[in-house]
Amino acid sequence: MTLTIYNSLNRSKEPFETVDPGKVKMYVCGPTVYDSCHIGHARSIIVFDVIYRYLTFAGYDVTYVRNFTDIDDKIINRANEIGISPAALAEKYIQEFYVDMDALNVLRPTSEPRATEHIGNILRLIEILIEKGIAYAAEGDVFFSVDKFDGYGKLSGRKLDDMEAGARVEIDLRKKNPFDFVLWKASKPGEPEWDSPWGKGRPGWHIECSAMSKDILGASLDIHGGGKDLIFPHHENEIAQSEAAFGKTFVKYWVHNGFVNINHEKMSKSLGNFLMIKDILKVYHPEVLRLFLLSHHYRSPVDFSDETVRNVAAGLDKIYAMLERVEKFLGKLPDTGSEKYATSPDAEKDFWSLFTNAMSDDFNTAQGIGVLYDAVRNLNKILDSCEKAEPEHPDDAVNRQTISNECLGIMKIGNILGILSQPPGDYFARKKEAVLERQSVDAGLIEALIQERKDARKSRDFKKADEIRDRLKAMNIEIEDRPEGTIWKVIS
RNA sequence: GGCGGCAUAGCCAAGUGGUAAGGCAACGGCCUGCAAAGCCGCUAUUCUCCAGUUCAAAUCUGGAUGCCGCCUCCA
Repeated sequence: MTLTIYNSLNRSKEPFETVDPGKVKMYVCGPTVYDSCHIGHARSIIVFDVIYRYLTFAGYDVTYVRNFTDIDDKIINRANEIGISPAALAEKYIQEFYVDMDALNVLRPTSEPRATEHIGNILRLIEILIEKGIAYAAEGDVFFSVDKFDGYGKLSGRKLDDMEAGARVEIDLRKKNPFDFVLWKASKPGEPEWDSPWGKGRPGWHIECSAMSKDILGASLDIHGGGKDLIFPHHENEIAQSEAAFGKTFVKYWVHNGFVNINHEKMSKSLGNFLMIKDILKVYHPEVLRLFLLSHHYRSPVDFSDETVRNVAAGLDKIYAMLERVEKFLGKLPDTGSEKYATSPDAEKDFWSLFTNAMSDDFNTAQGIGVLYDAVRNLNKILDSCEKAEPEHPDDAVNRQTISNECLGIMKIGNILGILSQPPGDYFARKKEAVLERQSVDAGLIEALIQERKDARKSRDFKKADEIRDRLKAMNIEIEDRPEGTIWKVIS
């Protein structure tokens, strides 16, 4: 199984070969912690969470670093507005970040460095650049001289000459080239500051990633990821800093995820349509959000709308309903930790390997989810035929083995995607609770109505029974008459 | 102005040279007192349009139209 990855640097899919065999060094740009995380953050983090899970599954020893930018203009401004220290503001949003991530079933990276913990490394890196004549100090600021780095623009496809025409930012006369960017910023009174050879100040935005990745992973990384918008200037500048300083290829594979739009509009402050993760999770199960985001290729834009997400919720219900069915049939679900999946002799029906094929092609989760639904349908079919058979059916043991194995494959797919992580009973219970609360419906009343309908059915008063069913339906409650009794579900 | 992306059924979406995955919705069937759930079948002779390359194109090339992103903080 050869893994290919789309590399933004060369704009093509390439076979994945690590710098050190068997080891993956992966760095992903994390959030600037000045506000709550929105769905755009969720996409980036979930995409790379799945890449991390998949690479680990594929047998790589993955070191995954995701940083926090905890010092920056936006943090300082916001802290001043609320009247707390920038450090306290950053800490508050880091804690909130963890609440969101845990809810979304996002694995913790190997390392989560913060810019303020690496000031020493940042200063050393700037000094190297100054010694090499690539950076220069001016009135307490330090700038990177883009003319001194030949490869400037290779990631974003920009040429310095072409960009001059479009320059409309006020030109800083201290810069040798208008595109020179700041490595170190002199502090204004009252701002957080650290001592440096150029006076008190703080790091520029781009330098932290170069310094921290070098410190934790070394000068050359296998994968560097982030949102598409970071390509220019952030990642372009990281390349310039790291390669100019250390003289080695900084990153082998650049991976960038696409944006999330809301009802066909870009999220923006002027439209006021930022969707925060915590608000979405009030309405949708976290795995619905994961499944929704992963149903689209990670490089394509996705459009978040209630209609689309509700469709995904229906799909997740379907998968959990199947798990519940298996649980009932076997008495318990297979254990992905201890039980081993057996490859199917029929390659067309070996859903697990079809899934890994899709994932090996540039992490095509959308195609992989298609395989997942195929597998669910296939297993439901097997269950249909087994449930019809007599309990003493001679093939029973074989059937149980088949069902268990097929289910195991589905659950393994769930593990990679970070879904199907809870017992189906809990999933449906949680869903009921959320809907009942939102609609202020009482579970006791529902049970009473179902009992009443049961009595009516017993006396073959179907008219009354149907009336009760309609009444429940009006309450967004749907019932299913199963062989073992009537159960009810909420319609979301 | 510079750079880049996208256009596939009612909706969402995969598919980068070999004859259109999957989901939601709709419809028909099995099942059911009737439903629901599940399964089966059906739903794009065709992939925005035009021209070209090829035995073969949704996939490659050129052009047109439409939509979007980055170039300024942004996932």
